[in-house]
Amino acid sequence: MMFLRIDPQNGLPIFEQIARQLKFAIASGVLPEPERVPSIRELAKRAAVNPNTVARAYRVLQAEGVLGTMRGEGLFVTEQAQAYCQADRRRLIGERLRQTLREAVESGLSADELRRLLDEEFEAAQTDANDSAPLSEGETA
Amino acid sequence: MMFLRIDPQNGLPIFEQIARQLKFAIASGVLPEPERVPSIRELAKRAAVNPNTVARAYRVLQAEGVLGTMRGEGLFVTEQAQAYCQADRRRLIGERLRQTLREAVESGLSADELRRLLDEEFEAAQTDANDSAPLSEGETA
DNA sequence: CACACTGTACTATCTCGATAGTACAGTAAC
DNA sequence: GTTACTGTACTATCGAGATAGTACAGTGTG
Repeated sequence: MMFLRIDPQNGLPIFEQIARQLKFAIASGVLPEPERVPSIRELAKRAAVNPNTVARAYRVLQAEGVLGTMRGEGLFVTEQAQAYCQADRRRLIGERLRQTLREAVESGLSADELRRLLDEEFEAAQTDANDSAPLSEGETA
Repeated sequence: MMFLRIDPQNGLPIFEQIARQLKFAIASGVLPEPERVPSIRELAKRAAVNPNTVARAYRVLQAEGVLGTMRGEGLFVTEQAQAYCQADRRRLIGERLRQTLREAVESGLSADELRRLLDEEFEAAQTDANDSAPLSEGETA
């Protein structure tokens, strides 16, 4: 459990992709509350990424109160984490959708064509996700 | 005519935002075929961006065959430009939609909640665009 | 001719994200 | 105590995007 899909040319910095996906996992309940999170070096190895990059992502999550630390032991998911992550997920995904749709509309595509594209990609995304979901089978809240 | 909406922290590099939006404008017919395109220095001033950045965007568009050059005179929209830009617009917007929807689905949001978000933002984007469209009133093809 | 505009081609500098490598402090298990 | 893990904190380097500034070649107009 706990897979990350890192795309170096995604626009988003890698450390942010890590932070986002971790929050999404927590929101979905894939990482329950008292659980320890993969160690920096461990996750860095699995994601084929520099440990400093993972450390930075974890630092961000600490600042948000999603992760807590116990010196020498590791990082763990805090008590309020899930509620916060669910709200944040809605916000982050919403922002992204807005930005994308705004560009689509402003590009001058006709409403028809945009709607057609949207339906195509929506279905594709739904079926794709079942084949290769990065967060095992997380239920939504 | 010919407004650009540059967002420095959009993930996308500025020169790419310029190239995209120019192609969208050409696709929509806002920049007809034989027309000269704003000069590098002129567009740089209006977009509050470095001339080198605009030059790079134009270089990209030349490489794609969208713009042609006449030494000393300026850059102009080529003959095949509109057809190409329409196809490219569909491709670019499609890719972006796919990427966004994929992330949304993988984030673990329920289908219901995603659909709700989608409808909200879709409507918002439609109405927003009428207030402040960057490409004057371009008709779609 | 000179002047003002075009694109084009440089060099230098800055920021930011990412990488590599090292070092140190705390905890747990043996 | 030793060993093997944890997080944390550095320094140094690289690359990409952006900026600033300069220079040069071609065109059109006065």
